Amino acid sequence: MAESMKGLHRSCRCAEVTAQAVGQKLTLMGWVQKARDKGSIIFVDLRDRTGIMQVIFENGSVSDEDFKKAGTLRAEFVIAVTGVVEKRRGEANPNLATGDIELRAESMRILSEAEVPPFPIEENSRTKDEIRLKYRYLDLRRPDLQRNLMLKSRVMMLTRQFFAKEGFLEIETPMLGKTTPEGARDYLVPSRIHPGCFYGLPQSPQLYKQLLMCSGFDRYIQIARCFRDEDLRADRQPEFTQIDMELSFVDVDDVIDVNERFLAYLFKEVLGVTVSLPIPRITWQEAMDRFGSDKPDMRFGMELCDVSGLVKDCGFSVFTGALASGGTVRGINAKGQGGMPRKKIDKLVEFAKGYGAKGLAYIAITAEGEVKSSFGKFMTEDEMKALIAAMKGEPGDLLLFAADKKKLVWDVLGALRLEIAKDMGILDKNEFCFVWVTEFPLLEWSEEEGRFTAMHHPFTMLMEEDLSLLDTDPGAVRAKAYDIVLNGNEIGGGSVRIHQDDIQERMFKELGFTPEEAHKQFGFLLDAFTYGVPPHAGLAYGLDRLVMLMAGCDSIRDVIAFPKVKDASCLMTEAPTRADDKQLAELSLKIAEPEGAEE
RNA sequence: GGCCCAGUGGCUCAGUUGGUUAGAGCGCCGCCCUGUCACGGCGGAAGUCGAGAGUUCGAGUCUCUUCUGGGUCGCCA
Repeated sequence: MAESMKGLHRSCRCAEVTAQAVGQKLTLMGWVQKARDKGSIIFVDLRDRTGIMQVIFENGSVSDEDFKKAGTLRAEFVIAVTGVVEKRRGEANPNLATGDIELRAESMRILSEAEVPPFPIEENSRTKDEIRLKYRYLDLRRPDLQRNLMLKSRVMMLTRQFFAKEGFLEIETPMLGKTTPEGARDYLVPSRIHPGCFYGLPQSPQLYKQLLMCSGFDRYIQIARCFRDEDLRADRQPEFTQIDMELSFVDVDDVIDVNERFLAYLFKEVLGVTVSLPIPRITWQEAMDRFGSDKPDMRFGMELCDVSGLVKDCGFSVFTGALASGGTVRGINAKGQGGMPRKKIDKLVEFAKGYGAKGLAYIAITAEGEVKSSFGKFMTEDEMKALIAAMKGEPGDLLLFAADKKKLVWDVLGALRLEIAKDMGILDKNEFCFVWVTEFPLLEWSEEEGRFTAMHHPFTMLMEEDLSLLDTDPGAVRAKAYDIVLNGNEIGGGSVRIHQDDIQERMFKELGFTPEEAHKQFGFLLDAFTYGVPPHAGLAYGLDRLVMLMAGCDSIRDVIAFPKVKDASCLMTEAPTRADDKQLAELSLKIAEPEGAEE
């Protein structure tokens, strides 16, 4: 039977009580973590978001009626206890922050009884995600998730604090906006008042924040919710949060400067970790050449090595064939993995094939210096020696080679490098390795669309010195775009924007937009720019991803209170659901049943 | 859309080459216990082996289909 809390006032949270409070009368409220009934003495672990406080019920200090009630307590009951803080008479519990004190109950009310939970409410739960997410409100009671969300809250608070001090204004932008065909798929919201018309939920506040620069707000920040209707991943949810910012009268270095200081501040305040400044910068080209990735994990080496020149005349047709068709041959040296069993190497080959490689060539050097290779018979001994030397191969090393088009070789070896590092267990979550990746290509050739698309977005400024390349070699034009990368994760990215209309026109032309199309889609922005626009640049962090890394989690779901599962549905609310006929009629919508659907 | 992994009492798992009545730990229920805190003791309940079909004398185990969850490629300006 649930009792009222009338007349009671919670004194503080459970683990906020310290030894200083010994002798004080307090009222604590929370959930029963565990009740240990010893017959004439009952110990109850009382839990809230700060932790646990032991409450002791003993004949004499509590009424017979309340003692009897204490005997009925079960896990997750919500209770209020009034009593006196005491030094523990028995052993202290070193596992609890409050382990040397306890609350001697004088009275107790059961505020809410509870069913037995479907899974244990405890740290490091190994319960399947499926069950955890169905009962997310219970999952969120677990200390690790509570810590994650408290950490996220603190990150958001410090972010606002830091940027406010730097002169940024927080300004909200609309959720109901204009749908844009470029980029990710939009979530659409039907308009009731305009039958057949739809709003698009923002993929990011990009255009609005540029308009705010136009309006003179010179430094803007927003902790903004964003939506992308694309497939999910461990670090991708359809609905996520950005720390979004834009600055006027700045160039690349200005954006990088304030953000480096922000990251250093954040990591110091939240984790006590010192980020040494400046954060290293490498160009996109260098990142790809050395790490095969535009978000390199710099916690370890195993860098890519171009051996094209060495093998161009060798007898191994896989290598020479790739080179003949304009490709490249590159390798990585997995130090100390030369003893890897054949089966495991085969798995790596399969792994590489998952990235489109036709195969993977290897040289394994045993600890004794014996060379085993998948292609040894196609090469002379001297050629092998030269190849091993170029790869700095030593006894005990495993050399892996991919031969194909450049992009594919980067992808394969970049992924392989990470996979092997994971397998070797050399990735330390408590090491935080930041790097700026700069000078991204402006354009990317899309096979699917048969045209260039913007790698970042159509408003990204190019590097002035590459302007002339736009006519001769558009793919080689570099952008004033930058990503901030942490331990192999892109945690943020941004660019300097185009503010000159002639360059913007040129850009649209390159992207295959007619002036009419450009105006139809982005007319409001282009118009705005005709009334005096400051040079501006910005950046946006993926807040959830950043917090995930700070919390040491492997999934973004662990830092989002109510996440979606792989197919973008919610196991708890069962969203999305079908709209009823009345709603559809109001919106002038009709559903075309998908093929094979049953009514 | 493709590929990979998992699904066995409430939870986490074991289950051999296809072979009797499917087990364990935790949890749960009842009784006992005045210093427990991974409390302890005694007793007890709890299973459509995700679902469907097939092979077989016989399927948790083999085959196919399907559902659910996870990872990943494509996709994510």
